[in-house]
Amino acid sequence: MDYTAVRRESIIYSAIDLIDEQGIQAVSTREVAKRQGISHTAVFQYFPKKKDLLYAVLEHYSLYDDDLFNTTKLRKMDPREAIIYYFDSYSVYYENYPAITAVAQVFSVLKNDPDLGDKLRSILKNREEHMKQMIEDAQTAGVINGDIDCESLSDIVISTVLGICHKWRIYGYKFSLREKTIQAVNMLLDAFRE
Amino acid sequence: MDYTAVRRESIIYSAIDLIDEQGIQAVSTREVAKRQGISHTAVFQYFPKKKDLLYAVLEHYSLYDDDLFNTTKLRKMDPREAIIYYFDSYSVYYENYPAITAVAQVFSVLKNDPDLGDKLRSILKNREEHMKQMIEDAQTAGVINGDIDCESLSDIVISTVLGICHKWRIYGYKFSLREKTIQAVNMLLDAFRE
Amino acid sequence: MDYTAVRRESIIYSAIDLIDEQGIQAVSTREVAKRQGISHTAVFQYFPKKKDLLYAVLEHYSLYDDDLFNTTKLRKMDPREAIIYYFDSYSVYYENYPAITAVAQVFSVLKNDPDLGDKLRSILKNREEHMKQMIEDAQTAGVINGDIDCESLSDIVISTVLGICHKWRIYGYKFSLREKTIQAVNMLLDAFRE
Amino acid sequence: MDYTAVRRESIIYSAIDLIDEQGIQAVSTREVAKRQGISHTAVFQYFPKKKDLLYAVLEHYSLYDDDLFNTTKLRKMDPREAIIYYFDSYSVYYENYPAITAVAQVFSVLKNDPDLGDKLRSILKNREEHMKQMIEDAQTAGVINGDIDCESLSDIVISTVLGICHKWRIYGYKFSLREKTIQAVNMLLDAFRE
DNA sequence: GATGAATGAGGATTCATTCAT
DNA sequence: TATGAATGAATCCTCATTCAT
Repeated sequence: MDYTAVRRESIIYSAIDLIDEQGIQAVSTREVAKRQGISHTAVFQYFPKKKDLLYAVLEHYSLYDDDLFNTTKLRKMDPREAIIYYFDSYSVYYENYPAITAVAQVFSVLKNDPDLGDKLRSILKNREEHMKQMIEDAQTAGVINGDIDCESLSDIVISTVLGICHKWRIYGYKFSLREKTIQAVNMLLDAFRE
Repeated sequence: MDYTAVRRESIIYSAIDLIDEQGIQAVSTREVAKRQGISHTAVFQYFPKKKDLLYAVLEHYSLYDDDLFNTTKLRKMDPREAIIYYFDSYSVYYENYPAITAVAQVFSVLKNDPDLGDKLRSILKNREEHMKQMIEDAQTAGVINGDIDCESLSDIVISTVLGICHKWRIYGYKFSLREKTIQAVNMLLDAFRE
Repeated sequence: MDYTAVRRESIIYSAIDLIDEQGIQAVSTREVAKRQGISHTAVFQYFPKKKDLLYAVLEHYSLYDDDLFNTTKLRKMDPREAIIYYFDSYSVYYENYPAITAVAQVFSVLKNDPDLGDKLRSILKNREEHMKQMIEDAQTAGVINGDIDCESLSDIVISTVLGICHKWRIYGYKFSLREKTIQAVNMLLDAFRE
Repeated sequence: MDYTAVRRESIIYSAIDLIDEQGIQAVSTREVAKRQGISHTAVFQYFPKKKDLLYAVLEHYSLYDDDLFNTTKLRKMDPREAIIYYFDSYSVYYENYPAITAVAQVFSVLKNDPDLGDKLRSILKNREEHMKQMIEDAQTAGVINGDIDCESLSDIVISTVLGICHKWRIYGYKFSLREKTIQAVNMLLDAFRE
């Protein structure tokens, strides 16, 4: 990765850290630049518009979405294992990089911009598709009750996992996100099994 | 209600509408004033600081929280009925006043302010307490599995309902919030029953 | 004195207190009204323009100037006694009402307004005339060196007394204004005697 | 001196000119910028807070204080000559740059700010120390009466010189500040000599 | 005589963005 | 490629003042 690409990514990290620590409204080119130790106009060399930076943050946020889902496919995991693997991977990632979880909370602000809003809706749609497919696979395999509406269950699981993540942030990372997430997902999978 | 109180409340509604339509970052004294047809400095007569307006918005948002919960107590509803009643009431309220649901999405921005953050956390805490108590009652009454950790289930239910509400907004209120909410809550109550 | 006059004077006192405590820039109709326990628009009933209030403050500040000087004349005091009496009277007045001394420090701000500036210059001029005449009397009586330029000495005495008053304020009224003033004036009278 | 430093200093001069012409309350970023021919936001590039600009004005005002005093020490002037030299230097400086004398009159406004108040008090304290030491030296050398309280005499001299400067401003610079100052100081030194 | 509503001017400050270097 | 200067729009907020009641 060349210098430019490295700096670009580094700026994205600074932006995410800022969102994490002080919220979206604290993300200004000046503040980002200060953290990078560069002049605030230099940021525009990498992101001509501020929106471009925010777009890049969203892309970074969803970086592993497809890979993770495909891994469960490629490794031919059994459906329940796949679901657990999926959330476990995310939990581990988040525990190692808690700041990234702040991005999810900022959707409501970004969604008002046409471009960012589109990007954002596509991320959510994509995740929902993954989830629905994993649930359908589990239903086909008979480990989840086939009568259940898969979209409803998908909503429940995704909302629950997101809700736990929010709580984790609110309480200052004082519990194990991974444990609590897996416990909740297992609770749900048990409750909705055949 | 005297003129001042009416205007005050009217400003709060304008602020909420703005949050709904364009997001928190669009809530400026000027924009609020424009909607009220008054000069932007007049807003300060009712809310000396912008923060006061936002605080009032949060109070407005949680206006019925305690009443609703207490109603279920006073009417001595059976526990499952109480839970359904609770969410049904909210769904009806939200369907009649969709803009108010935007407030929930604004937490991530307001939480960085000390005063607003406190208010906000107290709202969330209060709702969680209500939910936990309703679940405990249901467990005592034997309509929810007593082995279930009531906080975990509370997290699941609250997250799910909030998630549905988010989705409702994202998809432009194209489905019935009330139906989907009640369906999901019933799904969960069925899944976690004794 | 009727109600209106009483209130008027009371407002002047509040204005002076404000100048004393927080400086001229803190004198706003709102702040004055708050101290009076009246609505901020009521102030305009007594002082149609803010400038009128400030003018009244200046008048209040120089209220006793002529009386005091004339007293020394009427009582036919001897010249040195007259000078001491003059400053002693002021010192006692100031010690009993320290806030009033703040007005002197605010001249630099008020002098930029045409009307207030005129009032202010006339106050200073008047005091200087008094001082010069008292010195001349003392020179005629042979208790001050007749060769001394009476305006120069007047400048010295007035400046010194004002300077002591400033210092008194800066150091939080920790020394006796009266003692220090009289001591300094005596020092000067001794030094410049025949 | 680079562009930035030049502009910075130039802004300070504009601020002082404004204080001189219209008083402290006329010093706004907009007015300063107008005089500089730049946009009012550009001022913040040089002084992030308005307070920083005012602080710089105070520093500018006291720029030569120490140098001047030290010069009298280094040149081993005799004590009376030193005092005259000290005030003569200031008088010449002020006559060449009358606007700077406006700063002295602004103390009453700035003193209410914690930071500026501290700076300001330190300037006054420093000048008083210089004066006292010069008087003590003169007493040791026997050119001022040793029985005189040096602080009292210092107050008298400083107040007198300041008072003359005020008068000079009020009367539109119509007399020679230098002459009048030196005359008054000589008068005092003569009156209080051994 | 007093109040409460409203206003317009102005003030400090932040920010994204542009441009010349 | 990076910097520093500059800008204009927007933000919150204060203030003196007016007017209808």
